[in-house]
Amino acid sequence: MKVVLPDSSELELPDGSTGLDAARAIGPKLAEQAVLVRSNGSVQDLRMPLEDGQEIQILTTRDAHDPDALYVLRHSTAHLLAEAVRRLYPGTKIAIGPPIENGFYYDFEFPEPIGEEALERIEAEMNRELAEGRTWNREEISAEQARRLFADQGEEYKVELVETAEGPITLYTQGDFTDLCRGPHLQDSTPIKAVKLTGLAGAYWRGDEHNRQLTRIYGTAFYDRADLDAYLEQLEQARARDHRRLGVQLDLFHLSDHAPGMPFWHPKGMVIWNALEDLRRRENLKRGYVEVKTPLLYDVATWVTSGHWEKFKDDMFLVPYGERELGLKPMNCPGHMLLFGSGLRSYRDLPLRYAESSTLHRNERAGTLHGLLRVQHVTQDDAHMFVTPDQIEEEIFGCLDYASYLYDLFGMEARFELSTRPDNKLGTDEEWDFTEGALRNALERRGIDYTVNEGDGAFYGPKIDLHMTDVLGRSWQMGTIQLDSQMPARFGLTYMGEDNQEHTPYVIHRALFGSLERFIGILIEHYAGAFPFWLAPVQIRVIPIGEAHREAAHELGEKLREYRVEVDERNETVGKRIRDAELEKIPVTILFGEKESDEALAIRERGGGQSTRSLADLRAYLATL
RNA sequence: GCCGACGUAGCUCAGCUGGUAGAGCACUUCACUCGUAAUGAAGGGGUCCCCGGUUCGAGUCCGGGCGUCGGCUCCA
Repeated sequence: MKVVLPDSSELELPDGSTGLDAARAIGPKLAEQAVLVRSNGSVQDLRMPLEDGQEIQILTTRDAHDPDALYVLRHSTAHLLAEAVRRLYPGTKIAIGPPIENGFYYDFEFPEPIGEEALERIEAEMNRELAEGRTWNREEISAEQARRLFADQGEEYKVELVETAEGPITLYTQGDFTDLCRGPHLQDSTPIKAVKLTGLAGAYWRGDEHNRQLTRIYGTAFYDRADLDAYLEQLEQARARDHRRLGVQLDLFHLSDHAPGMPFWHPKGMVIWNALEDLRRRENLKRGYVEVKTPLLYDVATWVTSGHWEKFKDDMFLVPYGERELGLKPMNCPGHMLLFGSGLRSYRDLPLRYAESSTLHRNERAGTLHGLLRVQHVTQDDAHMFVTPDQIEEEIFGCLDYASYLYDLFGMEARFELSTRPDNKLGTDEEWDFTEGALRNALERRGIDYTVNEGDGAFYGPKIDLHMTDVLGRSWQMGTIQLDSQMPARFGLTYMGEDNQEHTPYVIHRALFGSLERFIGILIEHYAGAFPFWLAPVQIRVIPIGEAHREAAHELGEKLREYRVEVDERNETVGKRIRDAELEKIPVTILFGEKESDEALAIRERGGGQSTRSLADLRAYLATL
């Protein structure tokens, strides 16, 4: 047989040869360093036979930064972790241990709970295994053999995996530790040069909170110790631009025990907030939305009608009201439904686009809050479009284009996800076929790349979500566009059609920033606090060189009043005041001393760029920022 | 809600095996009036998250609560 190498040359091999055989045929050094076979984008264990004509690439320890090469290294390291845990904590049951982005984890059921101090001990044991050296052996056995093997060991999770597995069962063994695993794995442990256990967490078996909670140990591994150091350094730098840290440093907002998950916005944070509000208002006006305001509190009957009571009652804030209680709104939909239903509507009124940037409250489960990215006081840039069936597509297009406009404005690239019918959906499958189809169609006709999240839709309809990633790599839902055929019917909404018959409108729920709080959180991280000129809380700082220049500096400030200008006349050295302006990430600093006049201003830009400009030139320049 | 950890001055953090608190930055005052990332000196500032317990004595140990952080789950 023959295989094709990356340079298109062909290699003759005996039938049934493996990737490792191919490596040996090329050279002993390659065979020694080989870690993985990559073939047409998928990876294959070195021990697996190749096929005639297969295109192969042999990855080695020199591909230390290749994602696939790292993947196999980390997968093997996860097995070392399991081996170490089983030795140190007899009676521990092992579940699953896959590589993930930036590392790996392994889930265990420990006989006794362990704390974080255990990680050091386990890591030491892994390093001992590495010093000793481990070699992986791969074997295929029948499902029945595998079931018996793991049942004998009391490994109930492995038994369950075998029982639900498809195809032949493969085992990988290193030392005295055998694991059920598809692979691929390293030949042996010598390429693993750096291991670090990074965290401990609870995680439900098979991701279902009704199942037993296991203990998950996270770790990472590299082909080179320097890569681990670089990774840790990178994490440190990411933390430096964490919105929670920058929010305090830049005096934008703070969070307090007095109101958990409900940010206090400081004057500088409000500048950004209001800039987003102005943007929203301006664009909504252009795009035919009308602004409305609906109540914050509603009787329970309203929430029962909307369907939220059944699903989210425990997550709502309730306020006593005589003998009854009122629910503080966690979303605007019912208010907009009631508003629509308050009068007679004709097809001529549609599409009707109600916009409201409103304060919402959600009593989130403990342990779910996260800085600005998950709050209890949420402000959505919400809108509901009431449409006829044949207006749906055009309206969805409008939302998608609007969203693209906004995200482009900030240079942010959101990922689109289509979420489909959940288990606890309202309505029939036929209705969902229609609404899901409409969203899918709109995405495809706009040529937007998207992924599908099966079962992740809202209970009343499917949705297109825009997702962004925070500095620590966590994905957050930002904007959302949802198509609803349920709630209008539940509220008995109708419009009079051309045919003089009553029809139920469809509703598109849409928030494009998503939540203002979250959007600003992501913005802070996106810009690392260095906001573009138009968003910067302080746009210009004037620094008088000496006492004698203070008055002139203030006069200059007055002349630039159309901008957010401050004069820093503190009794500090010029160097100190420049440093502070940099730390506050102010885009433009103007120094004013003996040499300066309106004809010649000393401009310093954030980051250090210097220039001399007249006041008129400066204005012209600022207009380009 | 669950697993693990943390909570000390405005911020970042130190405080060993229990003996009622410290640093840097920030702030205030004074001197200096300064040319592109930290001038010097002095001073003020703390219910050590809250409640309870153990103890002669608790920031430190134990229990409960609240909050925050890393995850899991959830997210209208």
